[in-house]
Amino acid sequence: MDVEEITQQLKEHACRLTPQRRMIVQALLASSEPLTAQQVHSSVSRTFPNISFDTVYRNLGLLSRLGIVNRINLKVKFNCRFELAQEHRHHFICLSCGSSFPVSYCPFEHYSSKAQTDTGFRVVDHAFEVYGYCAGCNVGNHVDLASAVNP
Amino acid sequence: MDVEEITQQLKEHACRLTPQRRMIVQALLASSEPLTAQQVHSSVSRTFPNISFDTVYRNLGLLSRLGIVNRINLKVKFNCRFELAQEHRHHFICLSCGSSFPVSYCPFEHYSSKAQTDTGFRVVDHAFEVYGYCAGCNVGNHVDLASAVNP
DNA sequence: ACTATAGATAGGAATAGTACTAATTAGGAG
DNA sequence: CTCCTAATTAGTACTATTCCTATCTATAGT
Repeated sequence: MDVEEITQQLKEHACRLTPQRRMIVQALLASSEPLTAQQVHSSVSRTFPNISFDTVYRNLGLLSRLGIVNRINLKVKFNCRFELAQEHRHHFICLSCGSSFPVSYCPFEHYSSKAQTDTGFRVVDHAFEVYGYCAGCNVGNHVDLASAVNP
Repeated sequence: MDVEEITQQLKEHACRLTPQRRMIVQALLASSEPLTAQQVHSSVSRTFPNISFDTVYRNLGLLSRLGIVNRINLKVKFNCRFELAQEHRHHFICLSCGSSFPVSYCPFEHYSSKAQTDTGFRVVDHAFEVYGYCAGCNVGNHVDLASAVNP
């Protein structure tokens, strides 16, 4: 997946190719980890000092709707993260440190599409995430659900 | 599921039973639909005019961590909704009108737990949601992904 | 190239959600 | 029943996200 491929997808949906948009995509491409909207903004700001948060949010939303980026870390408000949807996959998210790891399993493949059509729904997307504590945060931490911080 | 059952669960986790908490639970019990945090707040406000948003959010978060309520409509920031977790289930969410319908399928049952233990993760929760357009919103609406409003 | 225009942007304002702290209170011990 | 203590709350301050609008610009059609 490179910038040209993505711009092509944008064109197919009659979306314009603006320099800001290109930079947002490049910021995601350059990072090996999923980024928050804030991180994307600060990265793009180096090239476009005047870019607004709104532009970043709007475009991440657009790219997400087009399936070009995945929005992950759903249960935790704020700090949800975006990554390029290189291949379709879901994530494990650590409730303690917030890091995410890809999960090689998609429930949708196993989910019979019959039930959907019966009810007249037109399905366009789905989300699957696993929450817990990663190996690093797990050791010796007896986490009390009632007093956990964020989610 | 009634109030007593829920208060029992709270006690088991060494959480106090405050009148505010009880009202938040009752607001969810009284509604046949999932509610937003704002809706819960305005409902509880009738009894406790001075209750703060913080109290509502904090308690919905607590109840959610304890598994007493489900937080749904994850992909849309703001306006995520809460409902009592009467039985474990996931939802279909209409991207147009925002209404939600239970889905009688849980990917977790089918998801081999082997992969998790191998990597040292301790899994405590998961999320699965299906997005699309319901029968009512679907008819005659050729929805353009690029210009969709919210998600 | 030139122009018209649908779509995109910047900037500020509004709103939803979160964090902090002093004061209050539930629930247990005496 | 009264006191004690730690959990919980109200109120306020703050942050992240979205909305609004005048202005600008990337593209398509001449």
